[in-house]
Amino acid sequence: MTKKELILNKSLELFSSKGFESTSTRSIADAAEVSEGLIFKHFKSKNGLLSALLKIGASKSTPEIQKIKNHKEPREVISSCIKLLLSIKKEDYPYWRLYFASGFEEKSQTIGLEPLLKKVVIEAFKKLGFVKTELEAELLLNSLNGLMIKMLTTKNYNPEPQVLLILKKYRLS
Amino acid sequence: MTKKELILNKSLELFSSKGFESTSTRSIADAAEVSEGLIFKHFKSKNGLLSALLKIGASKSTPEIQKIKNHKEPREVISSCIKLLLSIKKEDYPYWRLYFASGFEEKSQTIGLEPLLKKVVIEAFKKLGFVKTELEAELLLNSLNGLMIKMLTTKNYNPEPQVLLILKKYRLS
DNA sequence: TCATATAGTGAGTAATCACTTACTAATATA
DNA sequence: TATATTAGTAAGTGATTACTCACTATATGA
Repeated sequence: MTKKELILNKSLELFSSKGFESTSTRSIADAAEVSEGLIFKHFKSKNGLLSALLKIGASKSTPEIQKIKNHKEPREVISSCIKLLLSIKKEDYPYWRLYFASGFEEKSQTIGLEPLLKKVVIEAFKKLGFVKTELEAELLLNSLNGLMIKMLTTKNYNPEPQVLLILKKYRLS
Repeated sequence: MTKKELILNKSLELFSSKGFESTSTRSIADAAEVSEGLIFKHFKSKNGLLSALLKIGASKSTPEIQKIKNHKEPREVISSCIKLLLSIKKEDYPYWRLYFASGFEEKSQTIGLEPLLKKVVIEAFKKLGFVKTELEAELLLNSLNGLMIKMLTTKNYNPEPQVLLILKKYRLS
């Protein structure tokens, strides 16, 4: 593992557990056993490091999102959106925590899964003949966001029962 | 308004909008037009100030929660839990933002509305003859948490359509 | 009236913050 | 081999941090 990767790994861990603001570049350097200056050589600023982490995380989730968009059947689209929560690996939780936390800072209009899935979910509900498609999409994504936050913040939480229950509510199981 | 109240008001505003860690006691003192020392006279520490704010906020929501618990009819309990989101005043949003944000820091096992409503919701689902009551309660509260976060972070968001839709899903309207 | 407590301030404190600089070591490329 | 770029560090920088201290003004109560 290169020193750059060490910085990325340790900072993700620290940002995700203690929060961005409460993590000092000094503590990152200590954890990664690297000089503090190297952080700024590679990432220019503390915010630059955060951006790099979010970018890496986003690129990890992109293929899974793309698979959802490729489904022809609207029922499969909804179903795979819900099952998406099961496909998230434990090792990627820190990234998702960071992603959700950064969406909690004011400005952001959309939050959590909404910017990733809203369009495709609306389309699916439309094909299924739902009336208020936007409202229905929002309800589903709010619910999934709530479950996401629960599983990201609770130790040893198993989201499967909730996922199965949601699938049942939408008659997809 | 006393200077103590000024500190409480301005710090709630700042903590809720910029976050606890990114708000300095210096900036609070400036906003409240008060000496920085006075903050520590009244609240001992920055964390003490945060605790005071959360306590005040909790005391504001207690009567509304109590009303829910007093309902005899289980359908009314569920219904009033959902409608709780409509009863939250705009002026109290900053407190709720603070409350939800503080629940996002690691340790906390339960999050958002769960510690406030879980027991009473489980009880209501039990009376209604639901089978997996704990699972059903968790689903509802996760969904409400998702909606809460959406309404707390989105400017000029009207939660009423979502609340009505959820009521409809549970056949309570 | 006098003592005591509380409200309030302004000028500090040491520690920590993100970031820079001047430098060396290693590596790639022509 | 010579040159240039990159990786890496140690020791700083000024600014900001939460918090303290010595002090004054005001109010309260015996």
